[in-house]
Amino acid sequence: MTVHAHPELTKNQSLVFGSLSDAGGPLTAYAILDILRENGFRAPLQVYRALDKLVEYGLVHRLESLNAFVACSHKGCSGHGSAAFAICEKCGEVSEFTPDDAIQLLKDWTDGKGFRLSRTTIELRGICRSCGAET
Amino acid sequence: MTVHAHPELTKNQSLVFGSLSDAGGPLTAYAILDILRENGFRAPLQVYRALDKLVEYGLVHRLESLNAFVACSHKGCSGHGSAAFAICEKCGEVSEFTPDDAIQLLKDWTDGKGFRLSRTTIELRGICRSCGAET
DNA sequence: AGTCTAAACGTAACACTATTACGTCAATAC
DNA sequence: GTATTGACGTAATAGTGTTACGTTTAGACT
Repeated sequence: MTVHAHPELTKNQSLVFGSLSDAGGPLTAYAILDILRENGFRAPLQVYRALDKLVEYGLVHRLESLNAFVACSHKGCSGHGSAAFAICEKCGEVSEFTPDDAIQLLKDWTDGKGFRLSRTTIELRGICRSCGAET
Repeated sequence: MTVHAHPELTKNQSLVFGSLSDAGGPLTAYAILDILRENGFRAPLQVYRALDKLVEYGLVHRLESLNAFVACSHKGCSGHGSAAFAICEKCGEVSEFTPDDAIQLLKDWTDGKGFRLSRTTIELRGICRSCGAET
């Protein structure tokens, strides 16, 4: 498996991040656990602890509507605007993008309400181009 | 409990919708189940089936990031643009709003990708005005 | 009425997702 | 060298959601 080393990552964090990067798409915590059993993982908490840190570092995103996690699509990630996700309900493909303009409009609303925004979740469900093109 | 009758709702659906309306905020499916035990509810599926229909009717929204459900804030609901939610992480208050402009920008992106959008999830986490004002 | 069908319902068992609790280990700071 | 901190290992448990199977109810149609 590719290791995707990161200077600041511990061994477990690297393994979890590597499994997500290799998957090229979202995985549930338990799917990651199964993948990493051959690397000595035994319990969900090992995965969740690593995921907590990776999400904190911005290397991994959580997809709330799937209860799954995905590696950030920005190669040298670390520090960019909030992300949004288009999730194909047919093939499961997930496209990450960064709709700064839309997020600014949302922030305008929260500012007007005196709501201090800390995190945005934007997930779009639908059918991707290639699935929609099928007969 | 208020009954919030709705011509098209079955008894179970009315009970579930009533519990959510009375709560004035989000409830998990199991919280609803506990509330409705005194009305004869015995199993989670009774709640989930009713919720499925209520969400389909647009009377109830699912909050993905809370694994919870909330009654739509539009009194005579039924048929309006996609909703967004601002969730206070301190007091739990949820404000629903309808950011048509932001959603249009997201739709512009999906249209450009040939992604046929069917459902949007927008959930904003942060601290509401009254909680942020506290010492 | 009688019967057919579709939707909703009741119940039990199970599967999936996430956390709590408790103890250990290694690195660093004083 | 011991105190603190953060990561780790393991087990048990809590919380969320679904599958499977059978029954009931309400209309539609002879």
